[in-house]
Amino acid sequence: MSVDTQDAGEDHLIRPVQRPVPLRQAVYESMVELVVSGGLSPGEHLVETDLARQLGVSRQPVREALHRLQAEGWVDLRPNQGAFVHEPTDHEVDQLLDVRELLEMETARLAAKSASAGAVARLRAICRAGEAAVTDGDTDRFIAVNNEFHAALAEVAGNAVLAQLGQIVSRRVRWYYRLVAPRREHDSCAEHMELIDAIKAGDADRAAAAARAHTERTRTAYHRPDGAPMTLGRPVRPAPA
Amino acid sequence: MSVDTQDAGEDHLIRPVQRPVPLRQAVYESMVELVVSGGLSPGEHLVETDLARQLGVSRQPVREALHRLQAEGWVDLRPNQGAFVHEPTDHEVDQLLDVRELLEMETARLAAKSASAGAVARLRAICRAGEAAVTDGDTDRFIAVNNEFHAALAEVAGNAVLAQLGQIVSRRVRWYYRLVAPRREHDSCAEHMELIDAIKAGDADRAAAAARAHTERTRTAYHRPDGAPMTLGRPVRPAPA
DNA sequence: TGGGTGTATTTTGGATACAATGGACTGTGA
DNA sequence: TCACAGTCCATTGTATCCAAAATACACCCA
Repeated sequence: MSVDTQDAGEDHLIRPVQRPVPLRQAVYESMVELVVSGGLSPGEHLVETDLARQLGVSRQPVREALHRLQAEGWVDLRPNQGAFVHEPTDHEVDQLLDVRELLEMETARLAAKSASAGAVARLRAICRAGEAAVTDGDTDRFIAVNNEFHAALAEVAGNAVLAQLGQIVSRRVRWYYRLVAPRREHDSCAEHMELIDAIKAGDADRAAAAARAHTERTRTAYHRPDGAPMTLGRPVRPAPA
Repeated sequence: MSVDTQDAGEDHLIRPVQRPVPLRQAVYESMVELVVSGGLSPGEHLVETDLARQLGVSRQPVREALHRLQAEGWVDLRPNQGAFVHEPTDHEVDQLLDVRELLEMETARLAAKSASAGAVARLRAICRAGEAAVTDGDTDRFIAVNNEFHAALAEVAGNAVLAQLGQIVSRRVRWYYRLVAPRREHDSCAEHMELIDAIKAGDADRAAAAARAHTERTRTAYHRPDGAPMTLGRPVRPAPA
């Protein structure tokens, strides 16, 4: 690892030394992974010392990762009590879905206005990879590919701010959704294909409608037939430790 | 400058808070204040040690505050180089304005659908306070009231997620705007009043249009008459330290 | 003179140490 | 049995310490 520090002038022949990623970055990513994959339950108390030991690092990078997780809504930090995995309420999930709908409709519109043939092909390839993951029953892989799809879509849309907000919101939606709702990976892929078609046609309104339909079906799947939301069982009150 | 969390009797730049608040919170707030008020210039290197000394705390809370500032787009953290005040590009500001427009139109729509007479009165009172601040030429106070107005509006709209995203985006827009654009506080107040009228009438579309007009006029003010954006003088390349 | 090199200084990244807070527990008294 | 007080302990908040990385700069040699 301790590579030459002096002759960094020629970076053409030598593989560019991959910059050592700060520990907090690695910790952040593995913790998001943990939360999203269900390795941590809502309300769970995240003890810095334990996390540090499990990850083999000191408390410092763990704390910094926790702060970032809070900024993105994954955990709640209570003063002098530490971090708790965020407990979503049905009300909040509804709000998140509303915002996701707003952001994804706009993303779809922008993408439809500017997508090149190459971009459409790339989206389609990712979507197919998602279908393959569904066929294999590989949920984790599906989720990864799904994230990739939305990232690619955001890139096509060309608004980095929109992309960043969309990613944060969408990942949270998918997390909650995964906690309570029935699987609908297959439908999801079909809906994505519909969206791609609209983008290929350059039809912004149709693309937006497809994005809206996608979110609306998610919302429907999330609610019980009688209209009541499938609940995580938690009212709005603050949770006990 | 020194940061007090509760009752240190020195001269305060930030107002003392009642509950024991973690130092990083106080540090975070005073640093946002610093950036927004123009006390720190884009591209400026924020040396943790210096900040810690200036604020009268150790490096630890400073570092944690910096991470939060990064999450909200105020600073950029480069590995092994530390924090730099974010340098907005014209392109980025345009994207931010697009997103702000999207979020505020939706906020306005929701507010129009659900606003009570009391809420309208409250909004109007805040707006009048803003006009008073303009009359007094008190820009800082105007900014504070403006933030208050948008917070109240978001509360009326009733979507906390939308409110949070909107606040982050809007504050950054206002910061950039303040860096380069001519003052238009007075127009801003008039536009807010227009929005309030639409909300009072319960007319969602008209409210959304008012919100859009508000953002569009901001964008216009931000661009030079010949159509070119007023630039901060920085192209898109990464800035030198 | 100029390009490259070695060294010193600055600054960050991470680890450890210490202080302070809050919850849990236990024991006592009615 | 229950309420309450006092104590203890787990855990967080803050400070300090050390090592690695980056920059700055003087130096050397062609």
